[in-house]
Amino acid sequence: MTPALDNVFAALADPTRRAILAMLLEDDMAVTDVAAPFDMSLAAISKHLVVLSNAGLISQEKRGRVKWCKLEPDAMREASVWMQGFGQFEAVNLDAFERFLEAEIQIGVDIPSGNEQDM
Amino acid sequence: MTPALDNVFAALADPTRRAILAMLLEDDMAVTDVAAPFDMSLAAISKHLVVLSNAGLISQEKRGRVKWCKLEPDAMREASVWMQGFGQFEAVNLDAFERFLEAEIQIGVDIPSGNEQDM
DNA sequence: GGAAACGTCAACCAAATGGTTGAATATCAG
DNA sequence: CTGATATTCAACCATTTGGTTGACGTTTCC
Repeated sequence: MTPALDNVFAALADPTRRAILAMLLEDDMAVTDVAAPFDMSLAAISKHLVVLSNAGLISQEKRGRVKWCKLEPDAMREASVWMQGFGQFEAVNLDAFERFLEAEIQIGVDIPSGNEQDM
Repeated sequence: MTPALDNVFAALADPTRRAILAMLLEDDMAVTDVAAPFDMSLAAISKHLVVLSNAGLISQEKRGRVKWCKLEPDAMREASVWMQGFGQFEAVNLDAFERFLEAEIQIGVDIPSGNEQDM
């Protein structure tokens, strides 16, 4: 079971943790390197990483003495889906639809234009 | 300025508050009516509503002795945008696309099944 | 083997969170 | 005016959170 939305949102509520996620977006990182830019003890960062890990937002794998941190998109996607299911999202759905078309253009589906709602 | 992501995500981290948002999705509600389904004091719900309000997720307008609570999509959309900007989102686009199809079912396109992820 | 690097653990602390109860404040209805 | 309804306020409490420091266990390197 993926971790509860509680954990995901709680993990995302901290700016340090969001910054860490943004860093991991670029590449996997060792704990020490994650901690480097922050004005905070290594132990504190280690705790933040535990929180992110419990939320399923990252995974950690130890190789030798180095523990590598890796972004795990699924948890955040689940949170995003909860939001999507939320209603205000005509705009976002439309937007997602457009992104979908751009990203997957080669699928070649043809959307009959008569059914479109106004935008 | 819209409230910080900190506040939005923190507000979303509580299941009671998420349930309240889901209720407000259906319709605007008075505080007392929001509180009704919960096994919790009215004061507690009132506090939750303050949290949601500070996060910008709802607005409250007092008319007479009744304070009406209304969903405010912007804050959540901003959080969603933060997530979207995050990178992992081919998957979410797909999901949004499927939702789009469900909502607009009469389009009748055929989704290639190779892209599905298990949940 | 011994020292340095990597990371966590344990104890501690201050502040925030989520709940309670009871009193207080408005507003409406008769 | 009186009483009921709607909501918040204030004080309190237990738990969680986000940080610190110092000791500890591993792994690597010479």
